[in-house]
Amino acid sequence: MEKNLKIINACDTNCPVKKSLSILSGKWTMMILYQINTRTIRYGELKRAVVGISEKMLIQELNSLVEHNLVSKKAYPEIPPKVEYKLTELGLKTLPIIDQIAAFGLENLV
Amino acid sequence: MEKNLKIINACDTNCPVKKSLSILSGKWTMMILYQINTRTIRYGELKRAVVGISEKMLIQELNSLVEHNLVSKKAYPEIPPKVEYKLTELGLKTLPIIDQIAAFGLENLV
DNA sequence: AATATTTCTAACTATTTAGTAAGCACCCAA
DNA sequence: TTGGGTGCTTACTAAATAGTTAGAAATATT
Repeated sequence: MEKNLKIINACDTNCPVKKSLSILSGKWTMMILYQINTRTIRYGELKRAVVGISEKMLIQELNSLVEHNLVSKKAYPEIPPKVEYKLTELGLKTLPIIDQIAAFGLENLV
Repeated sequence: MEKNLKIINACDTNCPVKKSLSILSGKWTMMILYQINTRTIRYGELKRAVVGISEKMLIQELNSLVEHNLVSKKAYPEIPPKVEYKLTELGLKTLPIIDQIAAFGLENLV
């Protein structure tokens, strides 16, 4: 499966790493994906889970993730508002990345 | 191995994802690791491989990676200078992350 | 004597990204 | 009538990140 990633080409505009990072980079993006993970989660819960993020950033990131089709959003017409987020099929495919990043942090960083 | 990463805690200062990203985030960092990969590579080669990066950024990133012990540097006392970089043992442990990111890009992004 | 080579530094500027603070909408409960 | 809970927006400011330009150092080659 991950056999011949050793055949390396220069990182130009078609570099798969560059393309992935164009969507996944940013201070909060991967932490949000990590927190959503396999669950369905409300905006408020997520805000509490991602400690330190501002509402502006969280909304901004979520909008961007929805735009990129990594996250889906379901708003219930209730008062007070209730909005749920979860990973799309594509979003779920980022979890192996996140898992590796988490594992690296756990095993190697203080 | 990656069994119970489902037990999720809030992302505070001890979040492994956050800790990893503090080292690995940035526009060029992972692309540089991807390019170095398992080889020993000179500064100039690397510069050609990471298309679009400026010398300042490349040096800055390499210094930071050396500081974080992901990359080792060997300078030969020659003129013109010759400097080789390669991943350390710790740096090699980031390759599974990079591989996942590359795979995601290849399989899912245009 | 002038020029090219290779790695790296420094000063300065521009751009991108993130943080702060205030407020809106809606309905319910006190 | 006031205030609370929830999700979100806007305007403004600050900080982090990246780009540009110029140049140094020592030798080989022209």
